[in-house]
Amino acid sequence: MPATIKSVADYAKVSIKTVSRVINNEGTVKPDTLARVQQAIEALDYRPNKAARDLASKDNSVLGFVYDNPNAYYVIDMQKGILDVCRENGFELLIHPCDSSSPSITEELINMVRSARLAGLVLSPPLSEMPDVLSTLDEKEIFYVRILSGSKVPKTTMPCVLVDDFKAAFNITSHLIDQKHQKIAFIAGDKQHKSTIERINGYKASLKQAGIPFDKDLLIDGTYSFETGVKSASIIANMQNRPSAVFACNDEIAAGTLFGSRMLGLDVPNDLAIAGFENSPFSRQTFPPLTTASQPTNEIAQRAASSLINALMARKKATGQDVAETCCFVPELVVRQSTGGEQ
Amino acid sequence: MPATIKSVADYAKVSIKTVSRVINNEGTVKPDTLARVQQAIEALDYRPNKAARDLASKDNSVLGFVYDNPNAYYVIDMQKGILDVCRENGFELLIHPCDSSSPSITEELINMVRSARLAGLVLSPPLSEMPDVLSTLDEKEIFYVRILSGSKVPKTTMPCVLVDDFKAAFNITSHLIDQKHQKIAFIAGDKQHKSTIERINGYKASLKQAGIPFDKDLLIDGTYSFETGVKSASIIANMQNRPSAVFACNDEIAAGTLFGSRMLGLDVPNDLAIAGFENSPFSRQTFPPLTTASQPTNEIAQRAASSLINALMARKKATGQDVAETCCFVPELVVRQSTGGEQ
DNA sequence: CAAATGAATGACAGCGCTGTCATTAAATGG
DNA sequence: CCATTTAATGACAGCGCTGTCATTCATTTG
Repeated sequence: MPATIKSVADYAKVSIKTVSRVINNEGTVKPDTLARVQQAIEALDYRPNKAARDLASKDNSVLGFVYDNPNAYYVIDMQKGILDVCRENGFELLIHPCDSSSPSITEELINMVRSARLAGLVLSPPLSEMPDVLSTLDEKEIFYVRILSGSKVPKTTMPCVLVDDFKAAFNITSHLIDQKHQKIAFIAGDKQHKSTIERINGYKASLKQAGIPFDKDLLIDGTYSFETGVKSASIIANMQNRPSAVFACNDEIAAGTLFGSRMLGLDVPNDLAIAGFENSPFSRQTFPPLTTASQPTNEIAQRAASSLINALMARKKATGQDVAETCCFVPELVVRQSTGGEQ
Repeated sequence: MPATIKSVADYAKVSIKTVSRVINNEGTVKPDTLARVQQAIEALDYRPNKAARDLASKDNSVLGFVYDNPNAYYVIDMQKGILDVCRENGFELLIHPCDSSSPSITEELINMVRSARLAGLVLSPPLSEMPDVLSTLDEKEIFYVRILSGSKVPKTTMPCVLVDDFKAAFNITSHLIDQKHQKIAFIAGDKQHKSTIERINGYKASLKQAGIPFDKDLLIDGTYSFETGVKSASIIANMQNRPSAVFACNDEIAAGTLFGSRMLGLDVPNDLAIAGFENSPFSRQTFPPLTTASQPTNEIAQRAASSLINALMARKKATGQDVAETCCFVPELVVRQSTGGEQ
């Protein structure tokens, strides 16, 4: 039978309230009492009962991580980052994979928050970019942090972590232009991801800066999938006056493009240079390895989780002040052989 | 303020105990009372407070999923499978990535179980194969289910889910032999994974059946990594009397071998046939796609979780009977072009 | 038709903690 | 040195449920 606060109190010859003060770091405990209690805790191997705590304090310290992303690496990294921050702060994490295209997704989230009495949600794209979801959460006064694509702070009371896909895409495109490419195709991912739009815009901006007119025939629609890459490769191969480079919206697509190019007998990077995005582990392992942009997923996740926890704390202290922290990460260019770099 | 059991009881004009009976499906409630209570629950949008429940019933329905695996796809699939079963049964899941080589891993697990008051653990390899960990858990009477490599039920009171790597490796090797390969190298993964040993044994058994003597020079040591594959490719390329096929212990290694072969100008499958294991998503996306063995990770996870929950239930009912369920999955051969199949 | 049986429901304590407020001990001031 | 403030501690209710046991009501039976 595990030790309870009462057994610790008896052992240390203090009241249970004092033990409670110690485990909650309330400060107002004399040093020697503190020491006695701590020793009792040690001796009895006492751990506070979370259920009892949550019940009494009425605030459940559990966060929810909601995702709808086929990229396992991304999810795992994300999860790990959030988890680390949660552990540090005595929070637990509930994982919730879901389908963002489901019509009842909002209801599903509300339901989850209520049922598990979550303190807050960590939302990753595309959920973090769905106005309906967000407004409902706001309405129900549910705390959340958003991880999303963008560079300037959206008007919101909730914290968010931005990833500047625009700038990173700009840099990748510029890299391609530096390599003397003039005709550069772009393969887009799902349009409901804001990252897709941002990346397209970064691509366009870079072309513009270099004085290369944007050619809409070089912009190929698709989804964030290997198959999109394979198909796009043959579209590109069949273009009269073929582009010499292609910027794929993510590594998955880029890998597909690479695969497709191989099938069609194109040499990468000589016949076609290929760049991806995301720096997935396999981007180093394709042949040739992919040029890409690297985002510190783990760090992003940590920032998101700690911003959320800060917001939660602030609310509790009723400081009233607006504490919607925001920060921005810019994915970094990683040059590899698929664009002729790092030979 | 969310509805409580009391408000539901008042609304339905019954005692809180009756509401409790309804939400716990205790059965002994008259149909019309039942209907009234259910309607009250509906009307008030009532959800039982988990903290209060756990506190009162003294059994926390939270499982822990412990893993130490670099394969993100595997982990995500696993997690999803376990999660689904947890949800169905009103359990929650705590995710715990860890480092199985840490000397304090056992302590870490015990600590986690105690702190979060977990009902049980789902252990994946290599933790599920570490005698020290298991015996300590047994000693502390902690419930767990193991997912591990093997074909026959180990002597244990806890349920387990077996994956027959031996047979699958046997089949892959036999496939290679069917393709007229006589000299087949094997690239091993980490030896502390039982799967490595099982796969080696399957490979040997198949050779033996075909009357091909085992040549220890063809067995290359390594880890479950892309780099091992790359290195092994050059070892193989430099062998006098080079093998015509290689069986890599998993897809990651196989992908590395493929990459390495490319670098060395070897044509796959003509100069060297390559087979992997695990059917990772990228195994379909290499060029050429990899022959491999596919295990239903999601299903394995579901079985594991439900076996654990069954064991937990059985204990609760104090049926005393031994309910250590066990089942076995055999990964299925998937033939692709890296071994000249499915041209 | 009264007594006995069983099904349905309720009263109430208590799970292990936290919050509120009361009490005591120590520190400060006139 | 006593009154007053401040710091440290404790007593106790109550969070929302479940478990135990008592009670009520509808049946069945001799």
